[in-house]
Amino acid sequence: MFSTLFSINSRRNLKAFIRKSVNLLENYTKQKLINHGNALHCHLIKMGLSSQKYVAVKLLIMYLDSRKSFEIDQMLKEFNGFNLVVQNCLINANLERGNVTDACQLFDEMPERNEVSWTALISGLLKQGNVDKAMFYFERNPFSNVFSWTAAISGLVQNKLSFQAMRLYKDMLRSRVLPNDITFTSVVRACVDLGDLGLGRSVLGLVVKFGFEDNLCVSNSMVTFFLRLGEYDSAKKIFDRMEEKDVVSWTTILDMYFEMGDLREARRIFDEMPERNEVTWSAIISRFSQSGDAEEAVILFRQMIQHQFKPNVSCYSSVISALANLEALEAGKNIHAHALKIGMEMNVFIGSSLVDLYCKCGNTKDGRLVFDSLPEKNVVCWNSMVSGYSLNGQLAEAIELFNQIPQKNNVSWNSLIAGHLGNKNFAEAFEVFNEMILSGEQPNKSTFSSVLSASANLASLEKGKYVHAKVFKFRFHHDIFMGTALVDMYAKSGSIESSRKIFNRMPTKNEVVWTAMIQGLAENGFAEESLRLFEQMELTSSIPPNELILLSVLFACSHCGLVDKGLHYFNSMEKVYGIKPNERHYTTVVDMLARSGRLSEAEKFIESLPNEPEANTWAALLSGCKIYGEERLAERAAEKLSVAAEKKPGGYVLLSNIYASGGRWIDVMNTRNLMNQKGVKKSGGCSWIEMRNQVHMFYSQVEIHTFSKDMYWVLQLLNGEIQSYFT
DNA sequence: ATAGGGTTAG
Repeated sequence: MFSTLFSINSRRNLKAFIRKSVNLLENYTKQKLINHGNALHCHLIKMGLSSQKYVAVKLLIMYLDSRKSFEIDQMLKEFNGFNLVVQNCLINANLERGNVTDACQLFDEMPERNEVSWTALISGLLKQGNVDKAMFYFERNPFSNVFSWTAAISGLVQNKLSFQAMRLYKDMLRSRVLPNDITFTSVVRACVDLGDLGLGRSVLGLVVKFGFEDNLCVSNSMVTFFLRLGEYDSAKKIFDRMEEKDVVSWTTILDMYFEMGDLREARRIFDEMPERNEVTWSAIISRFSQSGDAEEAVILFRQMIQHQFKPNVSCYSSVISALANLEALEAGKNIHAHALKIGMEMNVFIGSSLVDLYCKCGNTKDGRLVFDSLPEKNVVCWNSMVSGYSLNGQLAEAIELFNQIPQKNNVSWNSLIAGHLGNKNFAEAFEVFNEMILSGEQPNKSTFSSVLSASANLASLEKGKYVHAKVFKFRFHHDIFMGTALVDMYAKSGSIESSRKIFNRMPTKNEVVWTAMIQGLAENGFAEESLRLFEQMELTSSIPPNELILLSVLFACSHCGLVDKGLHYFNSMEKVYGIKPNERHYTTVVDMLARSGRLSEAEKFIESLPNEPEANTWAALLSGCKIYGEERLAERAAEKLSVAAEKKPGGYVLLSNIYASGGRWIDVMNTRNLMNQKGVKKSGGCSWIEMRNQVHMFYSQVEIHTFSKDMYWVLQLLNGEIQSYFT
């Protein structure tokens, strides 16, 4: 099997043979093909090459890795000529397997040590995350060369100790050791992690001074530096000036356009770049998945496979995440099977996205199965499972799991808050938010958008104001999303002046803010102002009106009796704005006509509709008939309403309310009975007040409040007093 | 000894 290697007839061929053997041994070690390795070993012995230094070291590593103690002993006996190298090699092998104590003991017992021994030990310890021991040896290292300094600096950066890394870098310069290209790439990465623009610029100065500006790796890391600090122009400048560009440079610049939100330019670069590798594919797939285009991410994944690239861990996790967002369970299971096949299902990244996949598809049981099978869970795994339970309404499970998270982060809290929000437990969402603040966790924009939505739903001005103060305190008040959430919250809590103030102060306004403000005004009875704002939006911005804005406009017209104006807007919806009206628009138009007494017009309008209208539409007509005493039309509308009611559970409620307002109590009872028979659940009426920072809830028909008995007793007392006052 | 890509909340 090594026949191609046997034509050794010159010194040059011998060297090539040794190199090839070393490569083969490395591969056999990696793939655990010990039999192949053994065979090669035999051949090497026959050729008298088994004690050649490089070959012997690789053989030793292979036997160490497969724990063949007999062979190890045999080899160690042979190694008298280069003991030091073997010792270094043993130390390395121990460190790679995490045997820190053995490695250190071996090192301490060595009769002599060279530069490599020290550097190997220090960098190995840092790779194992044992910073203290590494620094202990670093301080005692008698050799002061670039390698050990660089090993220490890059090791610290890998352990996220960038500040210490920079301190070491300064010490290095002070002790007059010249940094090399690898030193600079590590140092630049430290600057990225520290987010210090000035520091990075000063490093760049030295890069130029020492003549490394044309080095590929150093330039690539500088591009990354400027990109991560948001200095896109500088990043682009360095990239454009680079004479030599490789896949890494192109992938970095590709990522920059995604970061800037310029998807088209990113796509153009991807299509036109001279070379791609699996990282490039991985980057574009994840970016498309993150920016909400899951379909494109999946298509790209398929293309990647077609181009014969082997997907790596990142790719798998990105594509699973994309499939989770598409709720594509079958395709996801397929990928799960692939991951199992190549033994990657235990990876935290893949595992987390698998948990997410099963939960997003409504299968929390399988999600939990994957979760439980993960041997090393990080906070993301926990968060995925918590939000998975939240998503499926299993809040008890979500809370229980949340409490078990060993090290929570703000996403953990956000997941639970969002869980309460999604299940309409607005007060609980608030409580969790308070706990979060008390625990010292930093809330972010997601936290606030959830909590502001919770206070909008509670319509609690007090709570809303409290959150607003926190938004201010954590300096998010200039953010457009926060502004929008605040405008909406104040509008829903009835403080339209505050909405107006925030809206007016926003320097840039997007579609959502305009929608929130126009809607807020319309729903709070400021119909004219709402219409004025709509007209202002049309004049001063390039934002096209959307469904919701037009609904608000119709609503406003209806409430200030501007029927013809409303009809005008309704008729322009499809023609001018290209928006197809939906059921709610129809209902608002009927409501508008009915309120102003144009009842026959309303009936004709309903007849002209493409589909049978929703129950609400008939209810709007019916209430108009009541105001204007149109008995016969009312009868027809009521009949239609009761037909429509059968289709939708909400219809019965509407019907019973209409009967109730007309005093037709027998019909009310009949409707209620019908609802019970059909098992229609009516969400109970609920009301609440806030007292001393506590919300007290009251439900119709059920006495849930702890003190309801006492309260009814007091009410009775008061009633008695009032009556005695009048008699 | 080094540069580019990854999972969760909204």
